[in-house]
Amino acid sequence: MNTTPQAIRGTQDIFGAEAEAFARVVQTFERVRRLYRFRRAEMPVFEKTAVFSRSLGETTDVVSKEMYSFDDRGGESLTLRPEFTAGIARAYITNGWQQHAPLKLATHGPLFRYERPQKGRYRQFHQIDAEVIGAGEPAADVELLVMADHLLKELGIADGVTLQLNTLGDAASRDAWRAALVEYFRAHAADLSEDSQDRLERNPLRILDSKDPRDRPFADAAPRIDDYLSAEAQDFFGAVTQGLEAAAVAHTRAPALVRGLDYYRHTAFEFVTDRLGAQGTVLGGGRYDGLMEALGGPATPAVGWAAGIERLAMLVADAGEVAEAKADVAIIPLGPAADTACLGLAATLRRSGLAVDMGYRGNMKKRMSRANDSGARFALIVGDEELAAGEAMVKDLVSGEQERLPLHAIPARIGVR
RNA sequence: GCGACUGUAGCUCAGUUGGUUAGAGCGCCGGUUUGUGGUACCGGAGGUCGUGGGUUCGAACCCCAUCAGUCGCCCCA
Repeated sequence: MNTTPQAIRGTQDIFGAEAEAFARVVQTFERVRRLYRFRRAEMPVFEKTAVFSRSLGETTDVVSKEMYSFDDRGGESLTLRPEFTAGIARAYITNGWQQHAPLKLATHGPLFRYERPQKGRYRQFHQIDAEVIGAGEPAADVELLVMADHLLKELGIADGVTLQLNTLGDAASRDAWRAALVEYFRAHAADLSEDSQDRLERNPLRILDSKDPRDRPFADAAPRIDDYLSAEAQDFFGAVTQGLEAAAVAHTRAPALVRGLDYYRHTAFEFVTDRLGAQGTVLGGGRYDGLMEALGGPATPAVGWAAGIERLAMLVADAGEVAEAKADVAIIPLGPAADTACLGLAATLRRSGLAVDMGYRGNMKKRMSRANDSGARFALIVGDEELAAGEAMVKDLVSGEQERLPLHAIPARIGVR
């Protein structure tokens, strides 16, 4: 009869080395984002449901089934943000950020989706996110892609990750291609999987990345976007790939890489790893020139990407154990007088930049053992004798050697500059 | 929403065809060492076997339900 409430399904408690890997991802993102001069933004974690339902188009069961929505006390429907982009777009419009365009923004934090959890996929999860708003130039796409590539390399997880790149063309190209796909798949509908027959009506582009072996031959032989690209769309995509080559960012063409929503245009991309099972996408994004209008704002071109921190952290941890930092020094006071005096010693050493462990309780044996576990190179033992002499016993925990030193001589001994 | 697999100590797991006091390793606590860790040896605490029901003389083990986890499908903004 355990009465402790359980954690919500799909949420997680992160601690220790895992939390360090998580923090490493965020810190690295913050560092890299500054190199590319992306400005920091913070948005609320919940919005009126319309912010997301309008941006997602009401169509799919994404809106109906996969958002965390609830009514507040005034009866208004609110939703925990399932993505960053819609909230950023809302903020851009309602705060008049047009004046900053083109605006390069970066953010990170928790997101919520009402989904069945599986590997690297949670109901509360966390993403890093970068967007360029108000820029229709391919240079914006290139800058984002180069930054993403840079980030993965800085994290040390670029091995086994490939950048899959595609274009969806402009609105006219996209519509023509879509019509050709529907016509093609309709002709083979009888041979497609049940899921894909269903997709034919709801979301035909998705047949292209179906996992069902019955669909693969038809998906692989389906009409390619390339045959429907306008000259402008071709030029745009050409500028993106040339930019990537100039920046030495490797990429492969992925003609089946699509986005379901209509406001996506031109560039679509995913960085995919072969190490996370079915959830191989590690960072994904694209250009969404039609989104602002869907939210009732002025036509505003934009492009961005997001990446799951948990997935990146898993790869970071696998790549090379992000250990918790060791202490530099462990202080071991013996006796009430030393307890107090050592609080001062610890403060002094910490203010000089050393990581200091000092336990709250325990006999000497226990404290020595803790000192050892802390990874500290030195233990400072201060008993009544040392205290009276204004000294401490400095023990090197690696060699086992120890010597008594005046307190003022200790920083120099243990490597403080 | 669907499917498969899995729930035994803080952690990783064992537990023989259902049989009486449920085990190991690691960790934790204590001792050998009343001011000296990391090694070694000795000892100890810790589990209503996820939960509820059923079958049985008897259930960790078999059956049903339920909850949770893992992986996958659908979906993927």
